[in-house]
Amino acid sequence: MTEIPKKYKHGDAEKKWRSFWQENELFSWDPSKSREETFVVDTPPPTISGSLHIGHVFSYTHQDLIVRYQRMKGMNISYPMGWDDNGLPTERRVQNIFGIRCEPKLPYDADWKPRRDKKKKDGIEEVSRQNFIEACSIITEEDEKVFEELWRRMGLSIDWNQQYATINEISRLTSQASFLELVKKDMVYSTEAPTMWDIDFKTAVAQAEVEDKERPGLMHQVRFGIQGGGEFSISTTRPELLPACIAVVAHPDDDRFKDLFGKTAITPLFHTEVPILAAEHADPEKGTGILMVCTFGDSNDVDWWKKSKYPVKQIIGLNGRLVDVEFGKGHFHSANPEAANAAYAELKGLYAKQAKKKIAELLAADGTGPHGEGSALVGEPEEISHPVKFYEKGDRPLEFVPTRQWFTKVLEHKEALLAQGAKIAWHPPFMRSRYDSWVDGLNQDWCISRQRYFGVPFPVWYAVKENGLTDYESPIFADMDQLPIDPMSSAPRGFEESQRDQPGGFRADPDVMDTWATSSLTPQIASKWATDKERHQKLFPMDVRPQSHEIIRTWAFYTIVKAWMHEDEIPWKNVVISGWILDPDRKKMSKSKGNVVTPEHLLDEHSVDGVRYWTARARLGSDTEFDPTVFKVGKRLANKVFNASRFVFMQIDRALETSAMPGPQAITEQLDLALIAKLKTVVKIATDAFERFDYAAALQASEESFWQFCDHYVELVKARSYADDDTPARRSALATLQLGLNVHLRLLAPFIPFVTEEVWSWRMAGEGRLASVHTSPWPSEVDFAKVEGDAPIEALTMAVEVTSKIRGAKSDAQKSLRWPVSALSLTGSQDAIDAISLVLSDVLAAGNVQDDAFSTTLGEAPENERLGVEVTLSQESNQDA
RNA sequence: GGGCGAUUAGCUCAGCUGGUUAGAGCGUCUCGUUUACACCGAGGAUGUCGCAGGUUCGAAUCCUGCAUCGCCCA
Repeated sequence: MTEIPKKYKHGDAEKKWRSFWQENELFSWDPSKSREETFVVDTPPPTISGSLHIGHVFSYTHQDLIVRYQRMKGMNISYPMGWDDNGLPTERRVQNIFGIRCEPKLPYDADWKPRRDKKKKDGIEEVSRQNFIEACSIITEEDEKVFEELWRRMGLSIDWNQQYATINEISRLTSQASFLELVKKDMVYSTEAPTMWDIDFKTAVAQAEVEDKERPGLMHQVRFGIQGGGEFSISTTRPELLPACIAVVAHPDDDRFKDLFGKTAITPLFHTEVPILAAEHADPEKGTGILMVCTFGDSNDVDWWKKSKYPVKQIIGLNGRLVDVEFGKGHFHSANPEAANAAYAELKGLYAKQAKKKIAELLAADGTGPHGEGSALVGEPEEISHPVKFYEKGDRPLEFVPTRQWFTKVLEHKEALLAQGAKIAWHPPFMRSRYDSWVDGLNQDWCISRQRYFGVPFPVWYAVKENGLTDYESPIFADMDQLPIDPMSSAPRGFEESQRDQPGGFRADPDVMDTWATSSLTPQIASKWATDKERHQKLFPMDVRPQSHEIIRTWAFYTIVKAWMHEDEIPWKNVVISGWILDPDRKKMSKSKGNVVTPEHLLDEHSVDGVRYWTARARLGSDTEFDPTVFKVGKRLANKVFNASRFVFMQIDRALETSAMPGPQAITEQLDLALIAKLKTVVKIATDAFERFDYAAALQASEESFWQFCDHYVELVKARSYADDDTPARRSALATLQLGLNVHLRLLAPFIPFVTEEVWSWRMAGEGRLASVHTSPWPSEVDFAKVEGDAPIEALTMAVEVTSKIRGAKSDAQKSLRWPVSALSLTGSQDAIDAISLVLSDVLAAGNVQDDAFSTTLGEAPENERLGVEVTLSQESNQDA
């Protein structure tokens, strides 16, 4: 028999049980079990960033609480782990760590090795795409280890046999298979269209990655002439796009401009004739109420241009600088090309921001006004604040640039996607409105191609025309059995590598997929949809997707899209949304804000159980303040579990020296039966809460019950359990202590897994499922089935009330709790006196009330109380009787 | 500008399908160590339940408006 230690050392226990769980593979998925017996988690793959913070611990613990409950219920658990190493965050880190940049035109250098010891002065080294990807892989493998270490330390009951990374073979295969299937289903297409473009990362981005940021701006008023005489002033924050102006519009109901509709305006500086038209998007309240349409200043311009048949006049290049154009040629009409080109020469090569300043100067010059009179710029530009679109990871505003991109069709399927969202249970339910409003507000198809390097390539080549140009109308798709494939290094079937980029040959699609195009397939990756249909059937749709609320529009949405497109299914039955951690100023804790707290020292100091306890107190969907005092509370709970268990087992050990351990049938005393009655209600509350994924409510009920068990019940039965004789009263106490502790340990096990496993191992661990508290059955009616008697909870409540009065009297008198009571008088109704009589012997023993010192009186109890209690302490003659 | 959520003791939070004196923990104050626990135990104090209306016999809880904070979307 294990010797029961005197003190709890959380560090030792954590280490011991972590390896016990691992060695015994307690958390492995059993593929032989049916879907009905299985609980499947779509674990969020964290972005591998190399920096851990307490937020990681927070949301991942929430999943683990749910998983541990389900496991105890007897479910076969599929709880895989993925790592999101794909995409820009990794590229950025790799560039910084190794001082390199990807240059796709360079050939692969097999001898190249990344170096960390570079100094700033060494400059940026350009490497081939393949070398760059290898460098990325080095970093992500290191980072995965750091994350895995923390996950294991937290005791997350993940099945470590089921791991994937969003860049590994199964993920690339699944993403490419998904793409090819959706091509077949006519759900994806490629087209050349104005797309939101980040000029620094030089890639297209999707609507979901765009953030509106409030930025200062300048509202310029610019005078336009009207052909045949007259003028008006437009308002614009982007005067640098004047060379790309294709029309002028005002609201159709705006009386100020009704007369102008149908006439032709003339732009200043560039002398271009543009039509004056009515358009709904023109806001009469804004500026002068009339504005120019350019290609492209904002999404209104794009929408308007799409509906019109006007040609594009693109002046912003992929690098964000104004490109070289010539007025008087192509679409760039001008009544005075010479003047127009002279003006444009001042702008060419500048970034938009610089060009804005420059053109304001040009427009301010005398003689630029309509018909050559005055200046075109009216007064000083007005300082305003306005929303500007940014890539979420970008530093400069996005531009709309026409490029060829792959898109997934979502706009035409809004209704179906809303219906899918409605089939999923959202926890908490109000989070569904985030999803609904996102789907409602979609205004672009999902752009899935990125002009980056570290990602999943498109399994596509194009025919090369005889003139050397790419024939985008003739894509060559890979076959399913070739996946995963990199078209940059493999030739399509029927071609030789020598035909690459040759007329009549083929050319690889150089792009990679949006990270989300892969992450949206986490259920399919984990279930091996692409390679193992049988396994997929056993795991899909999944039971639960845990995630946080800011990625409802990305991860949740895209995953729902894919599951619907591929199998007309929901990806999971439940979405469980964790909140955020806030710093003391109630700001979200995030790396970019610089207010993150790293977890390791907190785990050292407060124990894993203490930190897990804190995370478990946060209700689903609500943000939680980072509050170290709560860790202390959790640590205290763990310590209490340790000590209470120690007490119970010591009593039992002593009894076992002389007699056998009494079973639940021995529970006969009224107080004990009342505790069992109470326990039944607690088990029900905790179980119902967990069924709703409300682990916080389950914890609250279990924790409160456990403290009461310790503070009240254990104190009340101490006299009986201390007794040396093997009486029914003692046997009842021991059986109740054993069962009460056992049930509480299991109720608390998901929250504080280490200390509960530690004390479980002393005396309660058994064979099979009982080997670990974490595989033992979740408490239920079954635990109480063999208890034969019955008593009202009230018996316990009243015992506690009277005991409290006695304790209060002693506290008032500044006496110890063992101080003897010479007289105890209870006043109340017959019912109340009958009720307390059932448990009286325990109350008297716990209060150290002397023999014959107790009396009852029929009569009125004080207001709002069941019993009047008068306590007289021994050797205190002046105490009121 | 539209939507969602929050606002309860000094602090962190429960309670919110309306029902007797609004709870817990932390902190604070007063005490208490001979047989689980000083990483302890007992007891006390502390609240116009954001504001204003309304429904009701009765509102922290339901309705309306407002304020403040946060988030999502334009």
